[in-house]
Amino acid sequence: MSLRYGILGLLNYGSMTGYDISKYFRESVGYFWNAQQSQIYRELTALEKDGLVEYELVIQSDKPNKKLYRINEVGRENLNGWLYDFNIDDFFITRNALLLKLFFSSQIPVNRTIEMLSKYKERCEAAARELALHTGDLSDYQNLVEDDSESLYWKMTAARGLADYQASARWAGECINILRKRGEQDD
Amino acid sequence: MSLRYGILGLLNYGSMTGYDISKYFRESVGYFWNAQQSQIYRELTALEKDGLVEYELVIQSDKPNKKLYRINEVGRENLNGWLYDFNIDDFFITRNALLLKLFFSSQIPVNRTIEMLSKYKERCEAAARELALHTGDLSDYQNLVEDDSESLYWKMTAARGLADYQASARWAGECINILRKRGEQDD
DNA sequence: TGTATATACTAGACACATCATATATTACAC
DNA sequence: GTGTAATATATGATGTGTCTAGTATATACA
Repeated sequence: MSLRYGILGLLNYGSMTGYDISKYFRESVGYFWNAQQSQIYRELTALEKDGLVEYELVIQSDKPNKKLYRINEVGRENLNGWLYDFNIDDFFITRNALLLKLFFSSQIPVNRTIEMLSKYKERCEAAARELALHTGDLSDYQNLVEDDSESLYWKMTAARGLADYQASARWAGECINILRKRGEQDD
Repeated sequence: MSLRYGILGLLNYGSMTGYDISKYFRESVGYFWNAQQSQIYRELTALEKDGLVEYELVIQSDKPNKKLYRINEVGRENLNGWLYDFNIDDFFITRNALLLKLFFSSQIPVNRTIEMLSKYKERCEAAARELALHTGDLSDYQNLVEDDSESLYWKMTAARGLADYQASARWAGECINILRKRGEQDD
């Protein structure tokens, strides 16, 4: 049910169309959540049916008409309930497709795995650079404490994303080194 | 389709029952993949129907009878194909329920978020301790290069899990500090 | 004139994941 | 003898995610 609350949370910041929400998921929260367009439109329909959001049809002449969704009181209460309750176990449900593949990779040539890890490392570094442009680390305490609430929480999540990408790149580098040494040994 | 290959990969190490596989998912690869019992039995049935695995019914007198599954040649080829092919994009599909919640947490009292992060931090530290018992870091190159293949790949994934838990705990600690300062400020 | 890109929404089919529950046996503690 | 944990599997219902493709308009660019 997380997608539902992701959408409600965004709508709580301001009214949006399905298209806006979809863009937001891709561009702004992509490093910790993702959703397909079709999923978002479907969930918006469900949210409206359940009475947590309302929409206004906006007639446009230069672009296709759109449905501008806004959260209502019921939706806000629902969102707050979800924010307030938490189950630690939910935070440890992980899926890492790379690790799953790597775990079984003794079956294939070392060079192929090196190739995979190298491409992964590059992408992590690129993602880290990208995120670093828009945020920093959390060491500038004073500044952060004085930030408005929303940007503070945003920065905390971004810092996590950044740390993640950096750690991933570092780890991939170590794995590559080990695999290269092993490759030499095998020659 | 990752679960399918996770199961095939495990069966490639040795024959197992659904129950064994389920335990394995919980205990050994839990830090990067998880699956429900019902999911595993269903997938085993599908794998057998698709001709990638076979099973032998083992009659037991001390415990309920069981189906001992083993991978066959077709299954092995399938597994190798999956291992060999990779799509980097797949490795960047992430879902982090904690970050999603934190992102919107400006709506609820700071103390509640501190509570959530503290519990998260504790669990990360416990998980890190647990993983560290069974593995180490990747700095002991010489030893690693001489390891047999399977344990090397296993150690690389474990090192990633460990680094992840440690980084998560560190990050949670920083967030807690910032939120505490902000809490004081608000008094 | 053609092509690509951005905006904006809809819908069906299918694949995959999860939940809840059911069945059955043995071992062991209280 | 009653309860509980471990072993072992099965399945219906529901929830969530992905794929595909269709509809429509405007702008930019070559």
